[in-house]
Amino acid sequence: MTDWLLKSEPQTYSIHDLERDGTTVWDGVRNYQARNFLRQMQPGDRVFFYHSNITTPAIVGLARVIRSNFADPTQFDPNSAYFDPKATPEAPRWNAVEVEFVKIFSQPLSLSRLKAQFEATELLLVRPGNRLSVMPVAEKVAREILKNSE
DNA sequence: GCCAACGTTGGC
DNA sequence: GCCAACGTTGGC
Repeated sequence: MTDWLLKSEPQTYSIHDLERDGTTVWDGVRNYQARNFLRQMQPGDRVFFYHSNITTPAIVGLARVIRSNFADPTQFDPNSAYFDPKATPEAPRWNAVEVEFVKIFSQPLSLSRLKAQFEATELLLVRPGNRLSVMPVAEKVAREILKNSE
C-alpha cells in the first residue's frame, strides 16, 4: 500500500465537500507527472487531503482510493473545462481515480509546520516552488503526519 | 496582488 | 532540438 497526497483548492472542492459527498471522482489532472502518479494508485491506498491556495495551506484530512486507473471522462467532454481534443476513448491521455471520505483531522497540519518538520527530499510538498497536485508520501512521513493530526 | 517556479507551445 | 514567450500554480 502506498500513501498519497492530493491538493485541492477548497473554494473549488474541499474536504467538507468530500465529507458531504462520501465519494468523488478525482478528475481534471492535466500534468503528466501527476497523471503518472495517479496511474500508480491502487484501491485501498491512503490519501492525504491538502487545501492549497488559501491563507493557511494545510493537510486537513484523510481519504481512501476506491477505484483507480480509469480514463478521466472530462477529457472527452467538449463542454468541460478539462476537454482535451487530442484524447479519444481508444487512446485516452488522462486518468482519474475515485476516492472516499475517511476523516477530517482534528489537528490540521499547516504547510509552515510541515516545512519545519520535513525535508524536501522526504516530502515533495515542502519543496520550494512545488506545484505538483498529486504526489506520493513516504511511509515514515505518513506515520508522523497521522500521529500529529490527533 | 505579486512573483517564483515550472510546464507547455510554437517559431526557427 | 533549442529556447523565448506565455500561461498556470500556489505561497506569501
